[in-house]
Amino acid sequence: MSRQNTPSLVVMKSTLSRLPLYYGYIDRLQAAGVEAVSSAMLAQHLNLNPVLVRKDLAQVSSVAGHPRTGFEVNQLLDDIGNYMGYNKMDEAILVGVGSMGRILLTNSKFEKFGLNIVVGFDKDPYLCGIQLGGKHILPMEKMESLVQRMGIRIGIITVPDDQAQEVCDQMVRCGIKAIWNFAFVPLKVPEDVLVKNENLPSSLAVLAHKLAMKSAVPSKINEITEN
Amino acid sequence: MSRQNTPSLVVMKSTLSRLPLYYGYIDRLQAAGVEAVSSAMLAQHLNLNPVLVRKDLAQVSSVAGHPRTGFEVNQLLDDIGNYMGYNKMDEAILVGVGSMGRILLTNSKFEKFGLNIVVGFDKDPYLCGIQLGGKHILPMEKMESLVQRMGIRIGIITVPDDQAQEVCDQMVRCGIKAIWNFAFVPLKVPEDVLVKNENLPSSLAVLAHKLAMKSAVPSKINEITEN
DNA sequence: TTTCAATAGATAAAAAAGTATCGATATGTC
DNA sequence: GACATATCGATACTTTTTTATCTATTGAAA
Repeated sequence: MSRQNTPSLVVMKSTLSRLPLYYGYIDRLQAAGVEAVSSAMLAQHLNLNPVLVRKDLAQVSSVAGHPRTGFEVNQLLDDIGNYMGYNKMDEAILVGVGSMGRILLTNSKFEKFGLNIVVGFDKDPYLCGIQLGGKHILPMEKMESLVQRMGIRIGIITVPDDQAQEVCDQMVRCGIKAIWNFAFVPLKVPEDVLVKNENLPSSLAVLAHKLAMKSAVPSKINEITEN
Repeated sequence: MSRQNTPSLVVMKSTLSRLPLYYGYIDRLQAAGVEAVSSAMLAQHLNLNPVLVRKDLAQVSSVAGHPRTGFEVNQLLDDIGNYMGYNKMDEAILVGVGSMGRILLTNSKFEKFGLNIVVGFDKDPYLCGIQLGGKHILPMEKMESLVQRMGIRIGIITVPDDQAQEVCDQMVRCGIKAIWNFAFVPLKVPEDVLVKNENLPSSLAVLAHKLAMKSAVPSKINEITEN
């Protein structure tokens, strides 16, 4: 019974954050020549509940999984990729070519996940003109024209905390509609602009606290699966 | 009516990930000389629901907030800090002194959040012996004795993806009980070891997808507040 | 060919997280 | 000194997310 599933447009946020995990893992399976994968296997390797995995996959898979064998690796990888838009690149600019900025600029992994950081900006004149990871570094003044000319909608902020809001404002003025914020300050933006904060202290908090609890009350609190 | 609240031992994971945000913001208020803060103000600046903030604070605050004025900044900062253990440092080791590893080693911000990365390890002999951010870089062989001698329980993995599991295993053998994993691979660990995965593609996924939805269906999807 | 076990998918239940509402209370204002 | 109001804390409610259970199906093995 080959269901012709139409992937649902609306999907849980939590599902969304797991899809890249599936994608990454299945991609490695494909590279290893594996042809089929079951939700049970995915669940086991990613420390998730199998039912949860099935529900997630049901949302994005165009084809029903086969009892006894699971999902076809190539197909599933395509489906997730399509759903997430990993085939058509989102273009982004990055501001703040410090250590974090450099990581993002030079790590080609993000291209696999549909993000193409086309250029970096920095206020330091010594950085401007050079290239990193094949990407030009430009002075801040060039941001507006470039963003508008290329119709870029995603901005990445990797400047020090105390400059983040200023850069954010500038991005908004240029027409950026989604901001990935690596500074540890909340950003004030207009209604129609999205912000995603990347937040190491929050992550750390969960880990450290669970560890403390574990020492206090020996129980089976174990894997921390969310993001 | 000054309630003598005993902060609850068990707290929502989501609360836990917000506490550092409150802490960071309130810390800046304190530095600015502000003496009181209301949950409404916190909520507004951090893009959260005021009731949610109140509930979070009620869990950790030792003193009831005052109607009309809110919470006393110094007290609240202490309470959150105490609850999170930001006064007594957790010691950690880091393996993989690449770009990400260097950021963590040299960024003193983490000390404010109770994490003291005492030393870095790398298999590259040219890195061993140098210091970064005042922390020594040592060869992998020294890990076990150091971890055991200092009783360190937290390990940070910042090696390339394909070496992460190996490093993880090594950490587990040394007695590490909590792992903060910056590699984009799931780690296989024994029951009693915690893992927290840091996961940029997952974060990105949420942002990119919301942006895509926004273009498709103009609605008021806006701030993304979780982590 | 028959049986069996692993798997998917659907539905229901539970748990976690977030939101709305309401009475109480302290603080500033008149 | 009385009053209006911003704020808290508690309770109840809603939504989101996760987990459990059940049935059908299919490939593999006896």
